Amino acid sequence: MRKPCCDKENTNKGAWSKQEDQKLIDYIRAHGEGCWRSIPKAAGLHRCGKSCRLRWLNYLRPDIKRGIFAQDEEDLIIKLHALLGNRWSLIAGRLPGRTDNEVKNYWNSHIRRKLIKMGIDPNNHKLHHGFPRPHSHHPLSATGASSSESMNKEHKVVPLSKSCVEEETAIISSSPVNLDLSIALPSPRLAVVEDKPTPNSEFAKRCDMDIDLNC
DNA sequence: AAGAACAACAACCGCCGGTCG
DNA sequence: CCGACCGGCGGTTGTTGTTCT
Repeated sequence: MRKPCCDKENTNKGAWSKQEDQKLIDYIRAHGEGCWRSIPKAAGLHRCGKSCRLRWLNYLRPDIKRGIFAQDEEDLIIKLHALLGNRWSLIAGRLPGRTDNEVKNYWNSHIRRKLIKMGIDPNNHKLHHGFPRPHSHHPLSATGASSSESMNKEHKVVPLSKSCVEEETAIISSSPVNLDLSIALPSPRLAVVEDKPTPNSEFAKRCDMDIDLNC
């Protein structure tokens, strides 16, 4: 059996206080991001190492961009979600200063709702049957893609055809924001590319292959 | 003004894959 | 090879703030 990641008896939970934040910041400034498990003790924090890591990566890191998402960021999230599914860390990696948690929250609280309102299924980016087709409001139509045709039929089972991939790539390349999936290092966490069987995993695999090729 | 409902966001939980002894 | 450890990820929950009735 795996040991719990920390001693739950002596760890704080819930919102971080200013003092805790400061301790963590001070420690990481002085020693860098080392072994997360040992950081709480070394920094004098009664927190789980995972909690420290999350706090640092999502809120305390100096390069984090806070505040509302710009329209182009939102468009980009939608496009990348259509391509990659719920691979938030990959999506966040294309948005400098944004974290996976932030992107995920923004998707769930804003974009998802917005798409549903527009009659688009946020899971597969397809228009619902019987819903009046919006003309220029589909997030992908703005760049010229045909919504239902360029999307794979069902996120789960049908892999994108080559032409679909090319089409999506063309969409992305027209974006003003850097979408180059090669050598993705806006965030240090992108150095490792995962390959879980998620929606659009076939396409994601190709992205991963592209990364290899481009390296 | 008060309570209910909803929205937004921070944080936790459990699982997974990689690494190491 | 195997099991333990660790970091990372995505899903989910809990809390707080805002709007509505």
